[in-house]
Amino acid sequence: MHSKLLDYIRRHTTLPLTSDEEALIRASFRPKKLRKKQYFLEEGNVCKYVGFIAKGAMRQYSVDDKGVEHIVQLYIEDYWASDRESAVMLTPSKYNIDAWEDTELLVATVADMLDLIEKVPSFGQMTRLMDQRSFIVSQRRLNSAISNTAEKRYEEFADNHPQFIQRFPQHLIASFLGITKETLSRIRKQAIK
Amino acid sequence: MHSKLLDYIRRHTTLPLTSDEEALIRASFRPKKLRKKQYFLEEGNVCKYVGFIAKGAMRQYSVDDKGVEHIVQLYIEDYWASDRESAVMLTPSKYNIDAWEDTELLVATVADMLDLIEKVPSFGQMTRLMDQRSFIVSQRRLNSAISNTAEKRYEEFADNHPQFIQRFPQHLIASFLGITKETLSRIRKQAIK
DNA sequence: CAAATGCGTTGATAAATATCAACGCTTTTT
DNA sequence: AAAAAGCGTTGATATTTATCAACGCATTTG
Repeated sequence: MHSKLLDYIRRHTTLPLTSDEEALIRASFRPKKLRKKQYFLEEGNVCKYVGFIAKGAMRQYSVDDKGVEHIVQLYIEDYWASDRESAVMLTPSKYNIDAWEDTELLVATVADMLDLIEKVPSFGQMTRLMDQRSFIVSQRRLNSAISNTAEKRYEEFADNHPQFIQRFPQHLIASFLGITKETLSRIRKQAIK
Repeated sequence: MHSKLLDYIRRHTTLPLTSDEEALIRASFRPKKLRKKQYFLEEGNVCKYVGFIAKGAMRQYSVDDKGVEHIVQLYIEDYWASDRESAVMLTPSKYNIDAWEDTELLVATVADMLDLIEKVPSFGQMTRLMDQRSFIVSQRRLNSAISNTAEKRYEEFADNHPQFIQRFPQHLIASFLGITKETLSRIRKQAIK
């Protein structure tokens, strides 16, 4: 199961990965299975783990005062699940992360991640790349959220992330886009014409 | 003028900064003055520079088909101005960055930044911290954009960023929040009561 | 197998926000 | 000093989106 992670790392670095380094990485990541609906992180806890998704699908969301869930992230294979804000700032998380499908993870503690970044150059390079990409994706989404109508946001999302459209039910996609499931249903109806 | 940058770096790293390293940094950053409204980056160009703001205020925005500007970032002293998406992906930028006030920058090429990250550990640590923070800020904003009403978004922003409220006119703040200037004006009127 | 839950849809209505136009005031430009 | 541009506000109205309630169908659960 670790091989998926090692492949992923090799694909995201220009530096070589020695077998010593490989061993370090294997030692830091523990396989973990989550059944659908099980939590990886619960609101109020400090996020101490980072999970690489080898198989499955997860979601990160907040719950407002009215009990409504707001999806902030959707994850599938090759994504990293964690609340970076909580992990970096060591503050209680405002989010929940749970499995949407039965999921296989490789889990490391935040402390082990920092250690690997220091000791394994290719790992450091890979995480830097990830940080940059996450930021870019986040900026794009933000720009879309403040600039576009609900319809355009959905179109853009469907064009750029067809995998998510297939994998998650519409009401989660709607929440992810910041609109209600009814509105998304109507937008899709329009779009067909 | 470089001293502001060096101070900033020291404040954001746990590692020491040797005088050799200091020299490297000084050599990479060129002072540059921008008068109000001058461009740092124009839409369609690949972003080749990163600017540290020693004094002044800037903004990053896209312009939609109707010619409406959408503010994606506001910058003041100690902020880094650049379009990361364009700089990392080497794609033409969708954004403009210009000076809102007369501004003093320390400018490095993206290539020099990469070089410094490699050669100066504290610089690498600092940029990693910046990447993480940008992502966190961006995630928070996104969460606010999809979860909150315009009123709450404004409140939250005003509470967390009073400096921006004082420094930029209301119509820019409105655009930054993804609402029209008229709506923001009405929200503020309500809030006073 | 029956019951319960999850999902998407539709209709009626309400609420939030945008649009368009106009105005007064200040600051900048000529 | 006059003209122009920038800024915030207000009113009237249109558009977008949310809310609430109900339904049918499929899937999961006991």
